[in-house]
Amino acid sequence: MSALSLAPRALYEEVAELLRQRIFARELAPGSWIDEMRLAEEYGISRTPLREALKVLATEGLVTMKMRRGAYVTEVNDKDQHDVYHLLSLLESDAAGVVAAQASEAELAELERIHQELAAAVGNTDKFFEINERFHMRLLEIANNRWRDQMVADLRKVMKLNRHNSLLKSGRIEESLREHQALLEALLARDVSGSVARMQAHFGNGLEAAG
Amino acid sequence: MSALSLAPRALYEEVAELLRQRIFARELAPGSWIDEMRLAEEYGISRTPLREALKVLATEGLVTMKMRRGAYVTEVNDKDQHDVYHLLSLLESDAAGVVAAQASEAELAELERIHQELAAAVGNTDKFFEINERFHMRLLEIANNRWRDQMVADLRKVMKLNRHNSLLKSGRIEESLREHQALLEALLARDVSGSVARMQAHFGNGLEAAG
DNA sequence: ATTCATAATTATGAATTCAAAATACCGTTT
DNA sequence: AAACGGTATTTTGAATTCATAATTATGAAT
Repeated sequence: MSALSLAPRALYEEVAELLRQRIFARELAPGSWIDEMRLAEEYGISRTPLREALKVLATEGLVTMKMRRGAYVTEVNDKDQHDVYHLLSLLESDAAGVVAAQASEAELAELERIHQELAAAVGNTDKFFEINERFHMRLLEIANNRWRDQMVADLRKVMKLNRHNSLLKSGRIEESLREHQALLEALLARDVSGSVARMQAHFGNGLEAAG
Repeated sequence: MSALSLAPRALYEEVAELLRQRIFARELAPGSWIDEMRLAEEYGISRTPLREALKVLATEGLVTMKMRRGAYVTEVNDKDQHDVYHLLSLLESDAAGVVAAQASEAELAELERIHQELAAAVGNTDKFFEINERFHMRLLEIANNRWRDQMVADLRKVMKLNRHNSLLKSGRIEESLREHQALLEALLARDVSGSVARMQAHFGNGLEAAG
């Protein structure tokens, strides 16, 4: 059964996604040169869509183009890591405030349901991570600002460049759940500044754990 | 005297910049289709670098790629305008907080100098706009987070898509100067939350004026 | 006249080709 | 052996070519 897609993405987008994955997997190491010919041959495509994909990744910040010497995987140092994390915290905590102020009751109930799933997954690290991701994504969707969504998506990609990334360190599962619990309570109470503060705290703790 | 550049940008970057200008000038109207062949011929280049430029603009949000039907200038509606403005306010006010907390005395003095230039330019609208831009840019630089700089740059580009854009409405010159004055005072006093609040107020007033 | 089917045209997406810059290689000289 | 110069190779950047999807034009049938 072939996985034929109803809305096939453009080839350069497909390639960009494949490259992202290889970059995150460190198969393409930070700072290393990206061999266009080799990759094009490997994927069985020409250099044209590959180069288009590289330019997209460069705009996202994952790749750095050097004039007349090709593409290199962006190196993310500790300061970059910190800076990106700071921005994620800023954007997501703002989103939390918006949700507290503007979400419908149904939307808040949905977040509550996801949170309950999260609580039930404390034993299963992978599942916890996945549901945690879903909670954050859904919250952003509800905050309903496609420009912020795009920025957060890009920043999260950059976060993944770092080995010690993890927006959510293992060993912090229980602590993280408590933070989520506090956030959810603030959201349900429509407490805007409280929601912002709780999300900030959630991120702040994660940063400490990462540092 | 020819303007030969020491570090010539890649052709696709040059083209991207030309296209941005034409988009902002509404010579390429929102929602309109971008004719690759026509533009390539006009610029005297092939479609290859032009298409690379379009993909960069698409990643920035200025252009929307439709599968198998080419590139269209992104339409920015009132909600988009509002959302983008909200994010600019968030990011720049955060930057103001960082500057208040971490800037060197020399850097604050530099901002004060730019502010004095601004005050001296109240009569000259164009100059006022230009110096205002420089103040905001320099503040961001001092806040020293290249990822935020990139995001603000991209958002400002999107703002320019809107006819009623203007991060700074004319007729608000004096008011704007007073807001800057208050911001500068907070910065010099190393008042972090005050600086954030003043920058937010500055943006908030601008948004009202734009609405 | 309108609708439908089909042919011609046009535009996109991708491969290929080509020119020039950067790099690697190699032999010579000191 | 190290440094230099010059040639060959590799690789990038960009133009060109090609295949196919989408659009438009054309014409037949109702």
